[in-house]
Amino acid sequence: MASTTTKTADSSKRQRFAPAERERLIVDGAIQFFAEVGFAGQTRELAQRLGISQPLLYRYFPTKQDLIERVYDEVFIGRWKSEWEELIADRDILLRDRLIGFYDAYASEALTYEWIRIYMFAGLTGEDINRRYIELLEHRLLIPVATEIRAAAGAPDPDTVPISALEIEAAWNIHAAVFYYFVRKFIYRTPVEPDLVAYITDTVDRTLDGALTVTSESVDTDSPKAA
Amino acid sequence: MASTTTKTADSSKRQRFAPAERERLIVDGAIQFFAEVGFAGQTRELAQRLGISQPLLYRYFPTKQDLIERVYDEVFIGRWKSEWEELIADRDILLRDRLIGFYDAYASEALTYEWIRIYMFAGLTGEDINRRYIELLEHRLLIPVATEIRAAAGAPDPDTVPISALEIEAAWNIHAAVFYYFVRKFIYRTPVEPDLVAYITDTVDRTLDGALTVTSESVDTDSPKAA
DNA sequence: GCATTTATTTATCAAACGATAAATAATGGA
DNA sequence: TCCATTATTTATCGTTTGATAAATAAATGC
Repeated sequence: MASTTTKTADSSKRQRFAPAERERLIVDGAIQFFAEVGFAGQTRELAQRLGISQPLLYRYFPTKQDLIERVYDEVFIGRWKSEWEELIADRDILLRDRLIGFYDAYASEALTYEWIRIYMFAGLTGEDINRRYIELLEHRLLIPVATEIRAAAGAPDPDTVPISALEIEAAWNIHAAVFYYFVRKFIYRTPVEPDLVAYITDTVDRTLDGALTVTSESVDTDSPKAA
Repeated sequence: MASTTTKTADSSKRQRFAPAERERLIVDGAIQFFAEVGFAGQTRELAQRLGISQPLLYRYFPTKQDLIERVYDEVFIGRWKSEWEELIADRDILLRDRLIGFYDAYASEALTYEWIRIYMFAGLTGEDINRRYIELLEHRLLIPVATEIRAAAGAPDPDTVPISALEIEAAWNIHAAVFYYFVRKFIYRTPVEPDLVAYITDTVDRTLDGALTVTSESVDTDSPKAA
């Protein structure tokens, strides 16, 4: 009613923040925004959601691409906890329980709505973040998991017989099952088992079973099965 | 050198097709194009790849959205073969071999580069195609697979004890493992096991194992385990 | 061969969009 | 209380982009 010009959300007075604070607000808003609509989302719409003018974004980030890369950093860097690696390797705990514990933590701290969707958007647009993340995952999670499966199956140490591609695939299967749950939840938005802990418990039980079998059969040196 | 105007690819003479043929060319080109760059891809670039002018697209499709929906239809409708359902239910064949046979066919005929990427793009942009496809999948694949797992585990018929959510999740795990292989291949573009048949065989062996266990344990009526 | 039809192109519009420059107002210091 | 600083907004530019209208040329019928 008051005006026909392209207005942004200016409720009463102009709000003024310290640069660090404003930057935080912008980055957090950008994470949610791009996770929702993808990186083709418009800066004007992002600004509107933040309740600021569109040019203000350019005061903090020279280009849209710079903002996007900042979003990548925020979401993918620093969410990996090194304590998870310690948990995976802790043989005082039953392997099954270590995996359940890890995926509980990983799911709640890493595999959020924003994470899954930004990760998928990045993959589709050809960013190399995914490849870099997968490399991290292989070294810090999948190979350690395969190593522990070896130990649990009573098979030779990786120093003697190196971890095979097949064994890494078995570790991938566990991971894929958890990951796909969140793809269904946050990307397809299809109903999923509401009890996440129960889901992870069942999933680990199912997939670990097969991984142990495949490891014993492919690596075993002293109990060869039928030809 | 010859001209500075915005030219499309006009190699020598103007090529004239029958409407049906041209439409086919456009749709096929659009599938590849959108699979590659996403639905934010520009009509001008699509036209250039097709070697036609951009307005010609609008002769065949009133809006870009109409073209996109046509792409959905082409990719997702009609790729499901009812013979697959017959294969899954054929108890003359070992369940393991049925699953391997099905996923070999499904992977080569459905889970192509275009399929996976368009499916993911559609999911991220909030289309309901994914939900509809998942519904189809549950009724035509996952519930039948869960039923066959029941039979293979010697557990009661679904008519007596209905298929539980847990059992469907177990079928999902098999599916997720295959699906995730293609996500890694076509979305993350990370190296994957080159021998697809070997991969599917191993995957089915691993995941079916756990599914059988979970089914026996959760459904068994005459051999209750410890409390 | 000539005329009619129509598949296709050139030219162009209007809105959307990333980015910039100049104007404005909130804050802190003396 | 006034001034300098700067966070923020308004106004605007140049491209890009989906879409339309008019012009052109390849096929078809007689």
